[in-house]
Amino acid sequence: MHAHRGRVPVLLPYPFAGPFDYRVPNGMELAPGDIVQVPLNRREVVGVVWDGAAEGAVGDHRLRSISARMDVPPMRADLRRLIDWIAAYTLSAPGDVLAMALRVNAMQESAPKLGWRRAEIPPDTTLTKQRQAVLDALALAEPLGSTALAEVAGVSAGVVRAMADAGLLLPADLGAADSPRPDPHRPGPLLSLEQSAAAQALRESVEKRHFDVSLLDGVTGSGKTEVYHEAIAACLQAGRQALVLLPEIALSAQFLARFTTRFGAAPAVWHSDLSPATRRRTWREVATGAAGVVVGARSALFLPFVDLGLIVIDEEHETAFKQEDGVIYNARDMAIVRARLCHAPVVLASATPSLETFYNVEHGRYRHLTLPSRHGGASLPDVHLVDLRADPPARGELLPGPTNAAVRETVERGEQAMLFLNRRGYAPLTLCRRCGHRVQCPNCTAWLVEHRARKILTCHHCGHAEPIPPCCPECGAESSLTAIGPGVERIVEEAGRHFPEARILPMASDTLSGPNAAAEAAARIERREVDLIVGTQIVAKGWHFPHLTLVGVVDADLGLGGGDLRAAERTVQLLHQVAGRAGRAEAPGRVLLQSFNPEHPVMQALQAQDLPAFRAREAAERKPGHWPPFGRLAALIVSAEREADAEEVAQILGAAAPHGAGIVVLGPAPAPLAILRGRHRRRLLLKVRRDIAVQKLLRLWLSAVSIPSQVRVEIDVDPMSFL
DNA sequence: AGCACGCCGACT
DNA sequence: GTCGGCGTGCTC
Repeated sequence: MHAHRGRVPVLLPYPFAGPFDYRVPNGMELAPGDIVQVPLNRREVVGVVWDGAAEGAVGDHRLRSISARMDVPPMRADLRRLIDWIAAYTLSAPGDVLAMALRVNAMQESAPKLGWRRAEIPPDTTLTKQRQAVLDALALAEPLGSTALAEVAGVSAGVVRAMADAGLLLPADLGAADSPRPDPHRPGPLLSLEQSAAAQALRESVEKRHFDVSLLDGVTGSGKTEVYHEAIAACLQAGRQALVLLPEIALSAQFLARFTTRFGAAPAVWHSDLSPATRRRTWREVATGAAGVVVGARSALFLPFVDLGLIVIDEEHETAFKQEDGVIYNARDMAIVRARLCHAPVVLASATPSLETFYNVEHGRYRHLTLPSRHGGASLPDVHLVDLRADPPARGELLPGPTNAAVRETVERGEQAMLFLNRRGYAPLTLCRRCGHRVQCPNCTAWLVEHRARKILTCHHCGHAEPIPPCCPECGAESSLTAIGPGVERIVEEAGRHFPEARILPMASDTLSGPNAAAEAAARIERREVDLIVGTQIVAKGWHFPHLTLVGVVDADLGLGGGDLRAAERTVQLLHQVAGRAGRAEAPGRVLLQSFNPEHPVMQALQAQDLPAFRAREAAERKPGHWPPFGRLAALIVSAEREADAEEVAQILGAAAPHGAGIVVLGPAPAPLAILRGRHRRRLLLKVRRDIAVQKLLRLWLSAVSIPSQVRVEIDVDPMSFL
């Protein structure tokens, strides 16, 4: 079977061009996919026996022997093929892709972990809502570890600890017992006619057990989750596993609650900051098939499913699916590849699908399932444009009269309001009134953003932070530094002045650290302990707050500057999503978009809630120049510590650029973020007709240029960010 | 990615 | 006279 007897290729999780050959010791039986320990230089590392014959590039005398075959489930063929596929598509080293699949430190055994179960509760005990939530969570799944319990119940870890101290919880061995399985036979909720039709179509796809892609295109609040729950039920009934990918794991709290209500047990959760013990346990449960459903962020794509029968990609259009460092890949697109390799159907769910996905619908590659109306009789919100030229806010403020009045009315009616500004911190720019100095990041081409609550200036690109200086660092003038431009903290401050009686909850990714904090915030909103939510991106996505009836967008124009290819599309998606938080139950919703340019097609599309018209317009603009989705893009980012080094390599690459019919190379040009983390950056952009594969061109191009070690060239196939 | 080797500045 | 900085190069 092997071309060279006793020799196998082993892929190692390092940036080598391909697998290394190793000698198989006498008596050791190995097959592709086996996880092995091998010597590399003077250490022992973990690798995976790869497919095909050993290459034989290294002579027998230099060959080293495999140390051991590890006692863990082997990596299956579909995952090995996915790794090869991603490496080839992104032009990454296969070992770097493998590293993502092995990052789960599943190789060591873990000590038995302690969890909690319910104790006898004395009959006269009064329980707080939080404590009741903990007991309710255990009623669904018992025992649970402290973190999992807090997460499922949507309470802080302190609540669990206090309950244990009070004897309301008893320790229980989590041991090797598998988590309870979701029950696909529980009856689901009553679905609308539209929902039932879509659910039926998805059930049939799952039962056919082959690859296809369905776009579940439903307006905000139309009940897409309930529909794909039915697909998950069908998948579990068929004895296969399901994967749900979410763009941000902060969204998992509400997903978990709804899933647990539907299926009687929580899904396995996967993201990058699980504890090592939870990681190993979940990895093992996925690899043994004990876990039926996994909900996770991008990296869940690399889990060792035994029999994956369905992949759901929720909020399909989200750019958060794109990994921007290390191996640069789009988890949405790679999930579709994995589904094809597993003969499983895919559901892409979104209220604002991407142009890429619509392109595939129009070319018959994806099926289009639509949910055109809101669930449970709720109607879509009314969208009003607030012309900031006609209704300017008071000097130094950001909220004009109409917005203030609307917030006041809403809160006085006992309903909830939300103000949205997609900019973290207090102000994006700090300027000296005396000398005009602007406080800049020492490592990046970017202004430092003031975070007044934390009393720091910080760079949103590299994380650099410094205390707010008492005087101008340039001219030394005292108290001359002024905060310029809007940030979400400033809205919180302003709203506090205007509505002193309102209970205000700020929600931003830096104030809500992790899914627990997000879950707690969501729980407070649901319990109506909050009147006004002030937030960034994080409030836009997927939440279901039944009492929220007003959404105000402070700066609707914000995303339109910069001339990014997808600026208009992204703005429409983001603002439509935020708008969709309003009026999801009986009370009708209202949305105010504050804009200096209400005539802009983006604002008009949002007001009319006519997404098809917007997409048609956007497509007409992109098509003639072969911009995506009508063509393909790949970006080369050249970076070096010395500007001259970056410039030189960029020039050489520019001179060696491929040419031909349907091929255009733009650049080299300094990147908009000309310096990032202390490295000077140049960009080149390769744009080709859709029928031309970009990888072959890139390989040819790069092989013609030798790149010195101090210069790095990153390749971003299908770029989403142009910084 | 590690982890060596390798060639130039401040220390017991 | 050595310890140690991190530049470059190799690992089947």
